[in-house]
Amino acid sequence: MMNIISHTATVPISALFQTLGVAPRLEILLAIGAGEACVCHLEAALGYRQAFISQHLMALREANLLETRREGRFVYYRLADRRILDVLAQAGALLGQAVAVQFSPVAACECPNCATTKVARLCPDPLIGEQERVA
Amino acid sequence: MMNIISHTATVPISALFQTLGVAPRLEILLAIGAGEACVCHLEAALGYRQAFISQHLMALREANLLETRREGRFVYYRLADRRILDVLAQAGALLGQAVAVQFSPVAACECPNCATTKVARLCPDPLIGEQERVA
DNA sequence: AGATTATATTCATCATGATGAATAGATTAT
DNA sequence: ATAATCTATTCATCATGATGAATATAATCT
Repeated sequence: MMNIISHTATVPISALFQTLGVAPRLEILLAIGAGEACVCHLEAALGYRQAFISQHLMALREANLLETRREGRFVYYRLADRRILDVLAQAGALLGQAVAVQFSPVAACECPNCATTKVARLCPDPLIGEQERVA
Repeated sequence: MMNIISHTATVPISALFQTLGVAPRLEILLAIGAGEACVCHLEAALGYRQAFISQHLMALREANLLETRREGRFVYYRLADRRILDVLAQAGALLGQAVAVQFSPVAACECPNCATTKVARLCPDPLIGEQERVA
């Protein structure tokens, strides 16, 4: 008997969830947010090793969640589809947990993206005003 | 430096995704949908072994996604929060995949829930008209 | 009480995948 | 060309958890 809730229909969705089932990957997605981030930026912002970040970026890319753009030595990652943020927000809401999405320049990162916006660091708490979105 | 995107904030969300990263569990959640289902129903509807179903039900329960109600020999499972269906729907939408939620009586299931609605089986394809929700 | 049915749990196995370490590749600067 | 920097990949290890098999518990029925 055929069922609309087929196994094959749920497999790709479960695969997506499986990819999202690793905390550092969520941190990466949220750190990228609506913007763009290079590996070195994520490294500085999240405090993980370079290879560690790269490995998870690869996993997210293979899940078609990220796209890349190379600019010189830097590789910039951005969300392939921002609706992934809605998925995260909804999951967070279910747990009564707000999910903050943001891109914030990091002092330790020397990439052009951070360099141009680095003035913001002069503020006492630069993160406060920059929160783009809470769901 | 403190970051709004903290590791501890993403851990519970990733744990939720990890729980959802198994296809049969999604099948179970969708089979329950807005209704209620006993193990024997899921067994018949999805075609898995009893212990298999039970094990995944336990995982979903430990993730606080399901609640139970006992009625005689039968234990009925229902969603603890229907917003989980929105999470599934959004994930499905991201993949261009419609997610159908439904509870349909199954001939092979003798539980009261199925017995009372079993008349519907007389239709050539009882599943068609019963699709409750597509997102 | 014993039998039957529905569900839960335990245990062992096995595959998967996350992580760390080391290294390779790619690009720019000197 | 060499060095320096940024990123990717490979390899080995290890822990986790999904599954199957078997059994235990719970409730009802005769």
